[in-house]
Amino acid sequence: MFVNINATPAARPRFLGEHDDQSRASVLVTEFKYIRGAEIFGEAEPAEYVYQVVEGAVRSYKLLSDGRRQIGAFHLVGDIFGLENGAMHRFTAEAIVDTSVRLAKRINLEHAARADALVSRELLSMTTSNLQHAENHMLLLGRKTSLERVAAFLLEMDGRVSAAGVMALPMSRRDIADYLGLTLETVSRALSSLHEKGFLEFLGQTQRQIVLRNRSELAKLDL
Amino acid sequence: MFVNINATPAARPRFLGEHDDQSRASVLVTEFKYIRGAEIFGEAEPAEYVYQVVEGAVRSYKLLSDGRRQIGAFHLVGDIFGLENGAMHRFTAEAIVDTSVRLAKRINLEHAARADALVSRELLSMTTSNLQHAENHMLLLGRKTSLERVAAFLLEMDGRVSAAGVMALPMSRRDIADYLGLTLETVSRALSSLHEKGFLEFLGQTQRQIVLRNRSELAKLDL
DNA sequence: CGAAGTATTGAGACGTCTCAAAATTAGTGG
DNA sequence: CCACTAATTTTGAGACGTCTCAATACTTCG
Repeated sequence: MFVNINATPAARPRFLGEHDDQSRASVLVTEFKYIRGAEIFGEAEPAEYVYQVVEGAVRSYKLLSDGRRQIGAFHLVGDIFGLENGAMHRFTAEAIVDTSVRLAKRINLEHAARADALVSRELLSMTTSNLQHAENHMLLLGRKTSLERVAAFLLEMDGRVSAAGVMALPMSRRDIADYLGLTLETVSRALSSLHEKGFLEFLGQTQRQIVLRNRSELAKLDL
Repeated sequence: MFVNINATPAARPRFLGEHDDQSRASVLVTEFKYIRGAEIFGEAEPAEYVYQVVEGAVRSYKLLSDGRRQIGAFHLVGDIFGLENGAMHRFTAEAIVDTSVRLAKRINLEHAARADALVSRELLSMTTSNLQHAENHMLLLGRKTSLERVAAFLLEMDGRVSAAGVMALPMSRRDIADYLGLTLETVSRALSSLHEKGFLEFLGQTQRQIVLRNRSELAKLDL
């Protein structure tokens, strides 16, 4: 489970509290791997670590007692997650595919923030962008139709996982559904409908590689 | 519009950056009044001030182009709102009833945070509790039934506006609906249903004063 | 190649929305 | 304070969008 890949420092994204200024004391960072489906941390568990996706993808979700699930966010390469102000995690986090993460002890990060106003501001800035995402997602969940939700999802993911115009989605229809507050069947129907209307193509023999056509028209569906 | 009520310092809630230690430099705070329905700030406007409700109630919302509205939060007496990390407001804020607010210049607050790690931590803590509220609200909007949503709303408000067991709601059924991602008719039907089932009583000749009965049973509806 | 997992599609059920009317409450001016 | 009007809330009936259940097709992986 434990790995020590020290990728070329230039290539890897900056972690919280890391600075180009190498003289500054940095928080200790190690690396772990999780296989597809593995739980990284559970809701209401003590928040001991903060994580960053090096490779793979992660879903963060809450459950109701009867199993209904709401995914609050997907974490892709470079994303930091598991950052809590309180002592406990407020989501369960699972690897969607085989995933490697870097992790830092929360305590160390807090010390770094206490010592360094810049780290402290980074922390606030990260929390704020999480908040901003949640605010936009409330609008989607409360007021958008299934087609609008799926269009918004595609546009969000297009900006995050697309390379050379091809979007390779790591998550299943069920994951998408639980992110958008729909059922997997409704997501599938919406994708078929967008395909019929020429907004997207499925690539090769998979349903998870998608090319968006006419992005500006698609954006009109994301009111 | 402008008022200078200096309530007894002991009675009024602490504002961001204010400390009991009076020797510490505090951010300048003034007071304003808004009549029922007045806009306090608009979405995408520059965020010049941060606000705290002294009396009244405020709704923060986003709109879609065709008028669909999602209220992200209600701000009641003591609540701080309009706090942004970026330069712009991400919601429109309106007075639900005649409302007076205290306000501080964002710039000053930022200076205070730079100078004082305690203020900085307060800022992070406030942002985190906003995030936590949004996270819980995503679960409600994405996965709960209308009855569960209304039950959750009543429990939330019970903890915030109840005095002597009586909850005096400042907001209309439409506001509640736009908060819960429902229509006002569905909210009304859910309240009637909860009334029939004995979970609540309407007080006097108004539909906005409510007494909750059997809170623990009601909590079971809020899965 | 077979088996398990995932995605699509169809048909009908169900919950919430829409439209409409009536009842109730709040607001306004005399 | 009353009378009138406007706004809000409740309730009903039918429409509509999404969900549920089921069957089939497709993809992945051993």
